[in-house]
Amino acid sequence: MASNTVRTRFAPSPTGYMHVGNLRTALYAYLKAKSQGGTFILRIEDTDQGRLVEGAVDVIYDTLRQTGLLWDEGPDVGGPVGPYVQSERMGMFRQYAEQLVEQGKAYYCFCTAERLEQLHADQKAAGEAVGHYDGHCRDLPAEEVRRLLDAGTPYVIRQKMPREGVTGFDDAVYGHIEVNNAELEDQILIKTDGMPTYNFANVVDDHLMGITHVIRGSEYLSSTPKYNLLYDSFGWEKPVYIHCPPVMKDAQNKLSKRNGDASYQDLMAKGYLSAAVLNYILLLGWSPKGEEEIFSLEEMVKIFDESGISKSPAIFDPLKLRALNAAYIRRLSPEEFRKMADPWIDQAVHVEIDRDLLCANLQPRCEVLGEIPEQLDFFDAPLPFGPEMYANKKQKTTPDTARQALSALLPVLENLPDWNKDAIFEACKAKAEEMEVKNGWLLYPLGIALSGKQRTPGGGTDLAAMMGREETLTRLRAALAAL
RNA sequence: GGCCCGUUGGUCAAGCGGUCAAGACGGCGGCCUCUCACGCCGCAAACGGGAGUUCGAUUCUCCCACGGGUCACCA
Repeated sequence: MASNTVRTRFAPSPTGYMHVGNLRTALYAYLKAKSQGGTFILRIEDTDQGRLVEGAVDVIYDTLRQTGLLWDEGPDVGGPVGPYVQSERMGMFRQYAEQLVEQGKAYYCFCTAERLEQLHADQKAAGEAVGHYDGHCRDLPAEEVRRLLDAGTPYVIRQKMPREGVTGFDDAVYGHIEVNNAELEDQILIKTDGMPTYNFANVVDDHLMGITHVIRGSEYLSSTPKYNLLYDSFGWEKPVYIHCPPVMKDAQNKLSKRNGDASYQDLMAKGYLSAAVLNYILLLGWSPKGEEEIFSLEEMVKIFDESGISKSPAIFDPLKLRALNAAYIRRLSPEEFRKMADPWIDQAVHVEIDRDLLCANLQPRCEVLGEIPEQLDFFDAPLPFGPEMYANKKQKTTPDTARQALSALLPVLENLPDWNKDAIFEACKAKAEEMEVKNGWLLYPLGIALSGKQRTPGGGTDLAAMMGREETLTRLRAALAAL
């Protein structure tokens, strides 16, 4: 049973940020493992020294931790098949390549860069497709190979691809895929510097780490036959492949940092909720069986099934993300919301107000935490405004009616014994009934008088309750004087 | 260009030979209401094109168009 346990891995290269497509791959790999009671492994592919970015590994750790995609084995927590950082595994590949050479499945190639360039130039001149290595060293006599090796000639080790036939495999998402072996190049396994190429290291690492399900982007679809030929050459059991369609910015372009597209970090900085982002990403290219679409990570684990993964590219829709984020915010308990909103409120409000009441009004009014400050710009100091702001046809108010309304309201508020939301509203409502006017006619001007804005997080009486008696009366009198 | 993959409303998508072709976001309209929101109700909106197979195609086959991917001593 233990030998059948699902093992998946997320193998990012530390580029300094985590884009949405990457995170989705991590999510699916995590869900696949967890839904089967399996193991989720983190492997850092840092062999591209030229692209090393300071702190990039921490971005990966932080993102995964924040989203709850905790790994069972990885660089920091260790595990039975380490090391989990690829640069620390570099020494173990040559022997595997040499084993292949002995079996006749790979060969030493001594072709120089110049010859390869010339080859490509010739192919181009002949109008042929450029690219494929011509197999010049494929069948070099053993003694010739020996001689060159002894002479210290630089070389690479190339995989000997079959020249005929087809290689096929079954992808869990895309179904059966076949390619003609003639399309396959004798790809390099070990580079001149003795290091393995990504493709080779990947296969060996995945096997050594016992990966049973490889979950990755569809860009690897066409190179998968090469991987499988390698597995077959070694006599290793092939993993199940689950290729995912790309996440697009629009119909033509993939989401990418290059285009300045949103990364997980960017979204967090804007005030999106981690759980909402993860939930949105889940739905980007995967669909649940039922109608429900809001899921916690625990629920995702229960319902995830790779058969729900779509084959076609999905365009990242910021609007849908927003809506989902808003739904998450609304589901927060008042305490949770207060905790998350406080830092954002601090950015705009430096005076004492009733924050619990504010939050009660704010919670249904923000879709992203980042838009909180702009809604609260009138608390620290009154915003200047002209009398025309009072005009509203729906409320049937004008600067003139506003003066009447505010004049009527002032004594009511001045003489109110208890200063709280309900007391204020009831008193105002009673006044409206007494005057035989609509609540809106009387109270719409109040909100404007207190804030200087037509749209505020809460009605006039709510703002009054938040600001307190003194500030309310001060602003009300000032507004009246200005009319 | 060769090869591989894809194509249902604006977007995410369900569908897996017979449906009035789900649902969500967005849009529009209404209700509620001390603003704006939330919430609730309703409306508009789709099978890329052409041949087949079949009693019957969104579903199966082929061709075309469009889109994406891939063809490195990068990962």
